Amino acid sequence: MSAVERRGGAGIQSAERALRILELVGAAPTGLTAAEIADRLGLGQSTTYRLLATLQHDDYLARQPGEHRYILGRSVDELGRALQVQLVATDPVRAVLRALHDAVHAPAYLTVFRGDDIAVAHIADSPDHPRIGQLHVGFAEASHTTAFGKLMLASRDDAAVARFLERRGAARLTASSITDAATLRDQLDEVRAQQLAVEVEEYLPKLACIAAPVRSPAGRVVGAVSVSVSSKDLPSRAWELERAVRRGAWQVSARVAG
Amino acid sequence: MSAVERRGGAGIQSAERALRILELVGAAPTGLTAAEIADRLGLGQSTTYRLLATLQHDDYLARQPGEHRYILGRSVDELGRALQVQLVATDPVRAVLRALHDAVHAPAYLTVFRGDDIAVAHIADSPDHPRIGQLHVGFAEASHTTAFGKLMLASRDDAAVARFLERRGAARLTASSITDAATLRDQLDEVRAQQLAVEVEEYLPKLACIAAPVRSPAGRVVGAVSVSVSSKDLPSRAWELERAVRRGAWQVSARVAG
DNA sequence: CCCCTGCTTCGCACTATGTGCGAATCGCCG
DNA sequence: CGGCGATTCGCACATAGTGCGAAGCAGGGG
Repeated sequence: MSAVERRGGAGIQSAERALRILELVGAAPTGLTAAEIADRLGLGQSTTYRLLATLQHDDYLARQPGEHRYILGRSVDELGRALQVQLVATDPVRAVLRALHDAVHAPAYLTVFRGDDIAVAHIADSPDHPRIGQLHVGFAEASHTTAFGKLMLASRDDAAVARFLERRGAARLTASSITDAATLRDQLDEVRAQQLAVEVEEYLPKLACIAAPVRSPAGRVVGAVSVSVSSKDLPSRAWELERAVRRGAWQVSARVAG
Repeated sequence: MSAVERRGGAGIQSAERALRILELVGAAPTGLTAAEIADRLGLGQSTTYRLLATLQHDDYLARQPGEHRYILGRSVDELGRALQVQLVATDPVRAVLRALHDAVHAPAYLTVFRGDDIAVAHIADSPDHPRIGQLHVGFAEASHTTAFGKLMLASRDDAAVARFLERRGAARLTASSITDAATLRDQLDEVRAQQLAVEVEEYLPKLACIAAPVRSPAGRVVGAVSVSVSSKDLPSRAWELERAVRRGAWQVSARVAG
């Protein structure tokens, strides 16, 4: 087909082009015209229109009547909904998080491990006890500086952790962040022993976080339930928070399907 | 490639296969293995693995370390997020809906017109004033029996409305549902004149709904703000509700970008 | 009323791209 | 060490995908 190498291209090209179209259209708040898409992707019009027809046929794209621009369609919404289910963000689970929040008066988080990423599946907070910084529902960088991140790493063996660090590095976010591989390894051992991860001012100043593992029926660690508090409150509340988080994680585990 | 015709196939097949894989994986709460996918799609392994590699490369699919099953990846979430933006479901807009709900003590809805579909972009309700039936955020069938549906139809010309009815029909949902094309046309004229749509027990028994149009800066009607109340309350509150809904729609319009 | 300008579809010729099949590897478990 | 699933590789074929150019449409000014 075309001449020279395209960047990034690994695999089926027409599939990749289709995906790129979706991303492009999604990135434009009001959608794009066929010409704009063809232009930005460097495709001929024939090709572009055929691709667009396919995406439209399956409702991944739609267009307002009369308008000449393509916008994301309902299938995108359906996929997103399916993702929510895979993230275990069901109503009963949300209820557990809410109860946890109400019990400890601190924001509560449900995170799910996904490959090398961490997905924040749900947050129960309130105006009085706002969530951590800019953390929001969606995918987040997995990090060794968060309690749930440690839990995720602890669910793997040392070799896998080493590979992970090689890929992602061990960034220093605060003065307390752990950047030494050996220190981290020791901590992960402790996490495995306690089945609990704690983080104190390693991710954001003045903040601490406690996380307990969520397990699938098969016993696999698939995510974490956690709460964050001001680090100065941690010493006096550690015992209470640990109990609450452990219970929350247990309750969520009981409500997880596969 | 393969032999006989496949159902539905209109357009680029590898793109369609990629999309079908995403749907398949999304439909399985705990993901699928490569073999299962190949099997259900009737594809050879070579092809399947190549397709999977592509989807994984672009983060539409991911897999747990060690696991042999594919799950939806972060790109799916990103697309869904992009859709939210296109649906105008931004924080300032949500705030308007919340204020509207608090003012009238009734559930408030923001709907966005998308092709022939209606997307429920946001709902502001409360335990005291629950939302309409099973209506939830996401795409919904456009219907001439809802206030926002009438608004959507009213934003088109008679020919387009006729075409729509031909495609979707005019189903009777309650005793009051309008099923006669001529009657509907007259009502839509009235909607255009008043820039307001009302529905009384046409969608669900005992429920009434009032909707006002949201306009893009260009003046195009792109959606609706609406509230629903018990139909027995409508007569006494009509004036108040109309004012509140009109104001809400105006405020949302002012916060819409393109 | 008709031309002009963008959007969209069509037809065609070419071959790169996607494909199936089978075999080779890999990785894990017993 | 043997066996079994998962995954990759190699190869030959032709289909599916592509670009280009031209033909339809639709709409908006003049």
